[in-house]
Amino acid sequence: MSLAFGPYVRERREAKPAKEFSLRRVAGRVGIEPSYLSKIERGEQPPPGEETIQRIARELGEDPDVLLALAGKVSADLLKIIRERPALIAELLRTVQGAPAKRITHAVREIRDGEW
Amino acid sequence: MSLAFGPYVRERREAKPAKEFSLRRVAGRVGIEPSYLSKIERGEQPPPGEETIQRIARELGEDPDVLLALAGKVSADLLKIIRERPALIAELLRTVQGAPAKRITHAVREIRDGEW
DNA sequence: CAAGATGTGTAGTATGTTCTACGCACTATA
DNA sequence: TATAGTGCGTAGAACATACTACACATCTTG
Repeated sequence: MSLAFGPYVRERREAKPAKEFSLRRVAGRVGIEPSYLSKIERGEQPPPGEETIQRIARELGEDPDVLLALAGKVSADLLKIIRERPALIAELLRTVQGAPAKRITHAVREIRDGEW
Repeated sequence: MSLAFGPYVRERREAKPAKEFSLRRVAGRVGIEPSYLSKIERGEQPPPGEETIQRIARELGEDPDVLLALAGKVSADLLKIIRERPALIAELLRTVQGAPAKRITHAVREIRDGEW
């Protein structure tokens, strides 16, 4: 797990202007200790909690869902959607597993356009 | 959280033949201590881990996804499906949120029938 | 009425998660 | 060449999760 979260964050951070995106500055804006961020980026420490990942994503302009996935997690709001209709959504997800992205995108459009 | 998991399990268990579904017997077959199951059913203790919930579901003939939802959890295999394509599936789930069940069921059929 | 079965109370443990605090050596800057 | 900034190392804390072990009073059954 977390095979890539840390290094990915590091790479994304270092791709930004060094001055404003030093490890210390980013840690400061995210609200965690620099040593903690350092360990996370090097994979010495497992990824942080969801809230912290969300703030990192915002700071680096990354997709929170993707970052959470790299951390082996799933956003709490998605979990809630599943828990509200477990049987139905579970079936949907298991059906969607392995289906080509095109078909899923199409289904999304259909569900959205059908309701208003 | 777990507003109903414990009491629900108790009710389901007590709806079964008492002899074979005493708290001790069920706990035994599930592989946990009776006192632990007792506390869980009375809501004194939060719901157990996913593995244990799965075994309880199997034992009582309940839908694991529903039981997990009552416990405030989501099955690990569903989480994996999301993590494999986070952006796409996240969009699907957020679109599906609030949509009528009929439309979702229809989408499921379409995705399944479209591929083979 | 003895023997076993029932549910429960109390106490404690092992492990994981999510961080903080502080100091150090190196490097770039002024 | 002081000064400030950089990333990293070490230590540990606070809290949550997921349980086990055992004893006890009551209740049923043979």
